[in-house]
Amino acid sequence: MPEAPEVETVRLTLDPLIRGKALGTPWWSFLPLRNRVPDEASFRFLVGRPIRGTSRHGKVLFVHSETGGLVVRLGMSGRCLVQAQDAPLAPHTHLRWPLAPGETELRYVDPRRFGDVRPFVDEEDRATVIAPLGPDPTTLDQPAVAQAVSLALRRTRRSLKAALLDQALIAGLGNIYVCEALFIARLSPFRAAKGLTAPEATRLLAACHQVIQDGIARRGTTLNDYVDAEGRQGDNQHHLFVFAREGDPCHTCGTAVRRKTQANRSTYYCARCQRAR
DNA sequence: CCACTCCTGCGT
DNA sequence: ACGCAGGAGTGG
Repeated sequence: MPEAPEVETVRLTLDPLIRGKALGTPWWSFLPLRNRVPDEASFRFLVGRPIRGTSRHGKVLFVHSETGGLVVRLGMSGRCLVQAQDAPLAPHTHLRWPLAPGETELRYVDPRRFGDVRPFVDEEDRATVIAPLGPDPTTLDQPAVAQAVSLALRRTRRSLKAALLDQALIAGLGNIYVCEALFIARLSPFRAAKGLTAPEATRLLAACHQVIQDGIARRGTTLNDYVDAEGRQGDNQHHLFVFAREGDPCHTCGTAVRRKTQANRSTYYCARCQRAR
């Protein structure tokens, strides 16, 4: 579900609802998340401490306490919600943190359990989460960042699609926004990254920046069940060029959008606007 | 580079 | 019943 624009929208809506509130004792479902639900003791140092704010890198959301905080990865189907403590529980609610003062709580809901919530103890710990990740796509408007990514991109033997999905190269793009960026840059998803010219790479990274910024401005893409921290849907699904539009006419040339399986995932593209060479 | 895995739910 | 789903990791 969530790529950088969805996670950023969750963060923007979550922040004012939790900032300054104290985390209560967590309740959890005991079902394993991606890395097992941590034992209660690992969360205990956060209990009673106020939340200072939130941050994000790529698809990873951080909730900051006085020292340390929470690392939240939404996986495919994770939701981070703030709701009244007496509001009905959605199926697959795995974590609940009462927030004081007030009657609300922070809830983590994740049917597929590909996501993860765990504590980080200090900035050094948090840095280990970010270290393996490339720059956030919102920073691609800085020439030095774009230049560094461009060089790395043109060094890999993989397809453009696979390269852009690699969080070590750029952190935050997923299947939707990669397909969209490649369409905007008029580049084939199947082309080898290595074969890109410098101007093509520049064009592509500008497109990546654009789709992410537009996605944030439109509060994310709700195809099935993505919602922000207040339960509101996004808007960007009405502005997609190719993703989930198999058989529909390309907005540029009218050719039917195609879907092909690439590395076990769907790639949507316009075969006319995005020539392989 | 691909295939396959973790899970549940939904549309055909 | 089957294929597919916005992620990420592993192993061949």
